[in-house]
Amino acid sequence: MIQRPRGTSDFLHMDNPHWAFVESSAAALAQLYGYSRIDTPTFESADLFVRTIGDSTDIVQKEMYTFEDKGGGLLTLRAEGTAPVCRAFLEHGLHNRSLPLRLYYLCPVFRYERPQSGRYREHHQFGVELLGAEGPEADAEVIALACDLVKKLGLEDIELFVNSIGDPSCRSEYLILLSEYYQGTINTLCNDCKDRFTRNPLRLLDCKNEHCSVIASGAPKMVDNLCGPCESHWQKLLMYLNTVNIAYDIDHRLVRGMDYYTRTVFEFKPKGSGSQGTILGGGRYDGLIEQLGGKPTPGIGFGSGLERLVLNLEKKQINTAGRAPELVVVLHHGDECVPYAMEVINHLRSKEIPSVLASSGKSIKAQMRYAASLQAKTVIILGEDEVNSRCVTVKDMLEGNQETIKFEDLNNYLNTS
RNA sequence: GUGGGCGUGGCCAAGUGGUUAAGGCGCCAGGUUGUGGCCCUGGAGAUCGAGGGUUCAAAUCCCUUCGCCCACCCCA
Repeated sequence: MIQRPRGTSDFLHMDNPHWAFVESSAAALAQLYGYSRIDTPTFESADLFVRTIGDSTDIVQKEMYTFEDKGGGLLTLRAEGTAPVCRAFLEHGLHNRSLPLRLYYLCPVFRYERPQSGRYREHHQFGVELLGAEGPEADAEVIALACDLVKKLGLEDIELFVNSIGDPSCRSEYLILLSEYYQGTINTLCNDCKDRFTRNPLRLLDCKNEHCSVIASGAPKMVDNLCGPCESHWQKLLMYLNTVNIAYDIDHRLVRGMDYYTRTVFEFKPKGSGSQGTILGGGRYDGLIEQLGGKPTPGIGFGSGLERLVLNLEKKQINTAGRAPELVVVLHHGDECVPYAMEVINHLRSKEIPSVLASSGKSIKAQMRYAASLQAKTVIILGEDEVNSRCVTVKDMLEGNQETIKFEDLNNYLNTS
């Protein structure tokens, strides 16, 4: 038997109401904040991701779904949400519209990893991007949106961590400091960190290895070494967060996985969750648009994993089930009643009443059971008598009573019951 | 990529060498001649993940393989 590829899922929405709830909540919230939806292609030029995410990152090193198409071009399944939006921004000349521009997306993201709880090869992200806004109030807006999402979903005990990783100029000075700090201890570090030391020293900070953690927590802090503009941006952001009553923890070791981030980075994690816990993460990326060939344009945004949000809803047993549509099921007695049944059901649908026709060849009893299994509130029964008199027998499944009325009186019955 | 756990009908699950592989849920049918939910009765559905080996005999022991889950790495 052919099975679905590892790390993918078949979403049976009838069995999991959380998904639709999360999607619609996210979209509604984005719209409330003035964001409009963008859908980018499922695959892009491999180059787009390689150049923006950074070739020393794990995503580029080993997690991308890259393939050659028949034209010989290298394509990659969307590995991340921000770069494609920025590419589209440039491709459609959106920088010529009035800025800032607010965009949101809901789309699948693909990474070749070993699946585990909260981690899949195909997962889905809700994300927002605020392009062309430089001030720290933009950072605060995006974080506030994220915060509202968590609240709207009813998730509790979610912590917000923030940090600043400066801009290229002050960061390069900081990295020198960091290297000096680590100089004497390199040999005691884990193998990954030895590698990080030469390839991407900033990543030394978020090593989870016990020994490395101790060393990392004593390292000089980026926020103590910001340049003037970055420092001012950082302080204002913290002030704005305070004024809108958003609680946060400063995490000096928060650095994030993509190379394009500048200044603000942030993550939302459930309390006590493991390393797969992050439900939302993002940051500022002021150099990204320029790097893609546009004129310097600041940007900030976040991505949030729908699967992880749903996982947390399930864990907390939060009930998100909306009211199921009240189905009307039309039963019929024998094939000769089918045409009339079809007439009735077409009428129901024309009145926007959700309805299904029970299958022919089954006893009324079986059709009744089927209706009950669909949790129909109303059942319409049609037999020879009803056909001949152009009547319908309407049964209230909750009360258990029924009456036979004229077909043309059906609207009134349904409106008043 | 590394480490651990697990694979028995659609789902849950007993069974740890010996005749036709329990049970529950669900499904189908009957008990009601045109009527559900409760109850009763009956039925369908499993080459015990796959392949090989040991044995008179394997779901059960051994090997291989595939798949799922969990953890590490990293990320949403």
